[in-house]
Amino acid sequence: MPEQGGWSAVFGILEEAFGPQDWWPAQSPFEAMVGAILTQNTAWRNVEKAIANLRAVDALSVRALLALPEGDLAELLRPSGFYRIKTRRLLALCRFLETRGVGAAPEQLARQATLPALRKDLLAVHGIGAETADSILLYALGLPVMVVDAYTRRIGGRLGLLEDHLSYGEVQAGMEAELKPDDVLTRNALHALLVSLGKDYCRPRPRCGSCPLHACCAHAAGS
DNA sequence: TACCAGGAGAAAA
DNA sequence: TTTTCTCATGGT
Repeated sequence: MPEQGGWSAVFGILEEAFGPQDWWPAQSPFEAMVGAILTQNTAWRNVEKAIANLRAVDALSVRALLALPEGDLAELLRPSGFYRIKTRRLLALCRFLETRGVGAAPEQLARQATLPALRKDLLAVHGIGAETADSILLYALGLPVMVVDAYTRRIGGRLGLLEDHLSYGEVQAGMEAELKPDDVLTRNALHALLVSLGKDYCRPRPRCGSCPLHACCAHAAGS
């Protein structure tokens, strides 16, 4: 795998293997924000259960969540794990959106400031770190930010594109350098494709045999 | 039974 | 400043 253009090559191979992607598994921008918090160190299938619980009580809105007793909200979030922590983090996000005057239409947040300013504001919210902030910016607000997650690191490491010690910002900058500045769709699709690969093949116990990247993967070559 | 999952914040060193 | 610990359910 060449150093220059490595992620571009990966994108091409994965898109051919998995087809075009345009996703975050959510029915609204606010649901995408909720999912970004609930999926912290958690498998998505467990997040889906918690979101289904919220939907069942019609609580997928800022005001509905803020109106719920904290204990009730925690019980609804229980299937996603870390539920007491995530309750506090979700409420912190809701209070932030209310403070910004976009509680009724969280997607309007994107119109309030530049992308760097929005990112800084999100990072100041309790429970929102770099990955969660970038997931919200890309998937809920449709802004051009590359999300770096555990899948990205694992796949990049096995392909020889990433070294272990790189910080979140360093990994992100390296990927951004290969992307057009305002290309939201490619950032969305690349991350979605990496998630697909990570779930199906590039796992902690990898299934290299039929992996689309088998031919150019250093890990597969050494196994 | 043990490991792992789309992190982040707090505490300890 | 950096490293380690804690949070927790559910699937493989």
